This record gives sequence, structure tokens and C-alpha cells, in this order.
Amino acid sequence: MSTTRRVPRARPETLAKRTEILRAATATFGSKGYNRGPLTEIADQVGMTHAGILHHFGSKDQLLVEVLKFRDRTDVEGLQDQRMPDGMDRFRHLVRTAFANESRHGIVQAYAVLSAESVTEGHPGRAYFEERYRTLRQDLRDAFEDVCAERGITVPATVDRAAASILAVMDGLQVQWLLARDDVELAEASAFAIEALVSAVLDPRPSPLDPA
Amino acid sequence: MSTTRRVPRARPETLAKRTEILRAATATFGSKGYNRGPLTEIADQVGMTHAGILHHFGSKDQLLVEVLKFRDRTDVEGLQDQRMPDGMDRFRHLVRTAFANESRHGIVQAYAVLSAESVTEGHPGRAYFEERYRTLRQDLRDAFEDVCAERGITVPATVDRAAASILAVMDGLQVQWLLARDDVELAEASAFAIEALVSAVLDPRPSPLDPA
DNA sequence: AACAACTTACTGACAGTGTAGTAACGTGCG
DNA sequence: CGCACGTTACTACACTGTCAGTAAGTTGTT
Repeated sequence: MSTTRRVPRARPETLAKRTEILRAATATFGSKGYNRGPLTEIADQVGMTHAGILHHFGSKDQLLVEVLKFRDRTDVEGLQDQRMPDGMDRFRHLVRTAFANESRHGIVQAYAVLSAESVTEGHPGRAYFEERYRTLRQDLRDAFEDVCAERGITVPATVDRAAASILAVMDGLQVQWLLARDDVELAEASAFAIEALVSAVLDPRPSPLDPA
Repeated sequence: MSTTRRVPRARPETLAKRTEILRAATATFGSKGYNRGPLTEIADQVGMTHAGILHHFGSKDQLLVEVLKFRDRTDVEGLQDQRMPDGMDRFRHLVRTAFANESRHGIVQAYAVLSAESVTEGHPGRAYFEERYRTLRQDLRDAFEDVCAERGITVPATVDRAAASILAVMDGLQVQWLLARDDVELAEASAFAIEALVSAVLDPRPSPLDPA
């Protein structure tokens, strides 16, 4: 189980091959999940045997972890100045991401499948997703604080719930979209929900659920 | 793969045993997912061998389908008058469900894991979840229409997005809650988000994301 | 420049395990 | 009896990980 195998020193073509493997693994884990995504299928895509994959990554568990870290790396590279926008721009960035995701079916599916799968017993991706959500929630709380400061209003207690809810609605819409792409407008719905949730924090109103 | 085996005629104790199996299967599929949830583990819980399970359900695929249908059946039984509330009560019911879910960790996990797993290639639960979300979205659209009618306002175009978003946020919060129960208030956050989304439909406001 | 010593990147074969499904057989109840 | 409910025993297979060996490259030495 996940022998700590050191990563061999990098030769340029080797590095390229590794990246190729990570991409192939993303595709396979995306379409079949981690459990049903065999190493042989990944190996076939890059023209090698499954033993070759293990040579590079040591174990399948380790490969998954590298796949997830790889995603984060390339995500940040996509940004101009290598860092997340803050304040209200952070929320605008989320909406842009939702739009971009509509043409990244494979990656969306990989994340949707793997994040849910990670809550199962002894899943190798669990720690990654725990950390990821923790960080993202904090991120959004910070953004809310910035916005509140700008407007000179005190930070409401609802920011915690709103931060979690914004991430949740994006993830949940992805699952529905993957199941029925014709019925669900991923980006439009995400935008609508994010606007609603941000509004509810900055300018709260009485609950429509309370009896009239 | 899923031989169409008919369900044998029902004797009372047999029916009870079947129910027991369905409960055990929910637990196992919940904690390990469908793919990594072996029949033997389910069989152990009810004191029988895995072949016994197959005698009752024909195949593992079929068992999963029965598990999912079973959930729906018992869900409806929980309601007093056997039918879903409508209008604004429908949304209140969702919030109540979210509160109830906080003490139903196993079932929540089963649904979270299985719904995401179902988007993978050739998953036996796929048709079920497609149908389920389609029905639920329609359900919520209907509820919105009722509420709009009551208030004498025309039904806004946003109901589609809001219906999907409400389901999405509930599902997404469940995943985060399963990963970090101490950091995420499942019920409170669900209530907050649902209120925000219903408000946004019934009484829209300018987007806070638009440049000031 | 040439050669030895070493490292990296694999392959092919195989062990080991987990697991779904089948077939044949028992056993007790209506 | 005859059927439903099981068990035991077995087949078949998918998959991960190990291992020995090979070819190709890299480094150091003279």
C-alpha cells in the first residue's frame, strides 16, 4: 500500500511523459472513477504497460494524488498574475469558471466523481478534498470580508453558510449537468445562484419561508 | 451483467429478509460505494452467503436498483398523507429534510456517493438518478408556479435555474458535510441557501456582481 | 574520445487477491 | 411432493503490485 517511492530525477522527455500519464489518468478516472479506472487503460493511452506507470508513480493511490495536484497547478497557471482575485472579483471569477467548465466535460466529471468517491472508507483522495474545501471556504469568507469592508458594513454571521453554499451549488449543478446536459444550464444556473447567495449575505431580507 | 431474473413469489418472512438485505446494502454501498461494496459484506450483515443475496436479487446491478427504489418507497411512507406538500410548503419540507438528514449519515452518504458514481460509464444507477433529478426539478418548478400564482405574479424565467440550484446546493453541502462535519452546518446552510434562492426568484434584485 | 560504472525507463511474466456469477445439492414448509 | 430458500463448491476474471531482465542514456575517468 503506497510504498514511499522516491520520484526519479527528471529528464525533460520523462517529465513530458509523466504529464501525458497524468492527463490520461484524469480521463480514465473521470470516465470510470478511481476504483473502476484500471491502470492498464491509462497505460494504453500513453503506449506503455501498466508496470511502466507504476515505475513512475509507485502506486495507483499515489498516481491519484498526483493527478489532483496536477490539476491545481495547471489551474493557477491559467491566471495571468498567478493569484486569485479578491473581493467581489473572486465571485466573478467563480462565474467565469462555471462558463469555462461547460467546455471541460472531462475534468468536471473527474472532479465530481472523485470528490464524492473520496468520502468513502479509506479513499486515497480524501485528505486532498478535505483540504481543498477547507481552503476554498476560507477563500470565499475572505472575499466576503473584503466586500463588506469596502461597503462599510459589519460582516454578517451568514458568511460561513454562504461560502459553503456557493461551492456546494457549483458542485451539485455539475452532477446534474453531467446527467442531463440538455436540461441543465450549468453556467447560467451557477451565476444565478451565486448572485442570489451573495445578495443574501450583503443585503439580507426576511425569509420567504416564514408564515405570512 | 444483469440477467433479467424475476423476483420469486413473496412469503412474509422472506419479504422481511429482503428488506434486511436492502438495508445492509444501503450501509455497504454508502460506506464504500457501489464498486467497492462487495456482496459478501452485505451477506455477512444478514447472516448469509453472497450466493444467497444473488438468489434474491439476481445480480448486484439489480440489487442496487432495488436499493434505490426502496429508499423512495420508505421516504414517501414517512409523510402523513403519502404525498408531497406543494407551494411554499414544498420548500419548507426541503429544509426539514435537511435537518433530518443530519442524523442520517449513512443514507446521506449512500446518496452522495452513488449519485456522483452514477455519471460514470455504464453505471447501473444512472437511469435512476437521471429520472430522479428530472422529477425533482419539475417538482420544484411546480412549487414555484404555485407560489407565484398565489401572489399574483408572473412566473419568472429563473425558476428553471433556481430549481436545479436548490437541489444542487443540498447535494453539494452534503458532500462537504461528510468530509468535515465539524466545519459545515448541513441544515443551517441548506436553509440559508434555499431562502436566498427562493427570494431571488420571487423578488429579484440587481446582481451584486455587476460593476457599481 | 573511449570506455566503465551506474541510472532510468521500461517490458513480460506472474503472484495474489477480491469478487460476481453459476451449478448442484440440501432442507423444511405448505 | 414440490417449491422457495439457502449453502457449498467452483469458475472466471479483473486488477494491483512485484520482480528480473533489457535497452538506452548519463556521468566520470583517463
